[in-house]
Amino acid sequence: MDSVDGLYSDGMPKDRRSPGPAPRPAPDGLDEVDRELVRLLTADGRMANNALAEATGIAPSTCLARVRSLRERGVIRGFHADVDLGALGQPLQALIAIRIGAHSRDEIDRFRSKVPGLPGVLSLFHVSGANDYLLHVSAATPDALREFVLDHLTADPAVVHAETSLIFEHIRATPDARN
Amino acid sequence: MDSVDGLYSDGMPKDRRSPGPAPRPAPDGLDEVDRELVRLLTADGRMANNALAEATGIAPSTCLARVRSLRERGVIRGFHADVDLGALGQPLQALIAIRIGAHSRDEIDRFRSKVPGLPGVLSLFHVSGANDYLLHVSAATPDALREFVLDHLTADPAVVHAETSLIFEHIRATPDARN
DNA sequence: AGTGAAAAGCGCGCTTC
DNA sequence: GAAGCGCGCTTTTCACT
Repeated sequence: MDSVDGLYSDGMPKDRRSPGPAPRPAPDGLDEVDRELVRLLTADGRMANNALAEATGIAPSTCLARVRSLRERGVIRGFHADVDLGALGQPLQALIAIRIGAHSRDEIDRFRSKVPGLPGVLSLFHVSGANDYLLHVSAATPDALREFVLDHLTADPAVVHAETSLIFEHIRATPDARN
Repeated sequence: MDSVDGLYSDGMPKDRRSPGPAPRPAPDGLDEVDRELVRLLTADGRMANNALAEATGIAPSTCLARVRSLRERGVIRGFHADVDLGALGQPLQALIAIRIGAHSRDEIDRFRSKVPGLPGVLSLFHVSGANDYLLHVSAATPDALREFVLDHLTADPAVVHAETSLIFEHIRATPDARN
């Protein structure tokens, strides 16, 4: 049993049977229905509006307005297919810890804007600590990965050090773990 | 100009103007239309079926069958909303490098299966190298993050070392970079 | 496997409470 | 801010190529 998250732990039994506006104050601009919509759409981004409406107990038209509002406010940034990269011929993934040695802001900016466009790049984290960046990439073969690192990272004048860790397994948490 | 990716670099000028079946042998079970569907759905997971059909030059009914097949074969695992965690009250993210000291397989398995369910956990990477796991988490406040690490990682008998790096910025690569 | 037409279901604006 | 109605379009099935 988790005693830590401490978020929204008001202990109130959730009972949304009666009509009328929700009495909950809403920590930010989101009420409980909004949160539920976000949770449902995180689990299944193609869920139909009807189904969403029924699952949250509101009318379809209201649901549509809610979801649109969530998108407009940037709470939901977009929807993406979750693809098995192995099936696309990229069975390898790696995380590459990168240390930057550049002193000019321009050179750092150049690095930061070129990397996301490199082939196989999935995402780039700018982090605190001993390393400056953590790069998540996919590759077709070990050789392709090695070439990627040599040609795009080691060869980059801004990069001082690059350490590659192969990803054996990537477990994505279920969305309801966030609430 | 990238001279590296080396994938599908057959040097053949791509010319899919003529009708009839594609002459391309297809590296795995996916032809060019499948790849395009995957690419489009990665960019916009809620794209309508007829829009997909038109964009790929096939009939809506065919498109539906293609996409279903992609899902059934596991090429597309699912669709998910991309959510701004800050808007949900979790403005902090971190990557935590974890070293495991457990000697029994059971204890490692226990760790691996408990972590994805912990509050705020986004994903868990099992990696090669000096560290065993890399954990991507979100948190409401620095204190909540600290508590998470202390209660769930430092306190875990399987964990020997946990090093937290705050994520300043997370740049997700555009999907077309993978082709 | 790909297509076209027809039926079922959904998106989404408008009006009312 | 939420619900109900209704039109138009999309999705989805099915017989056919």
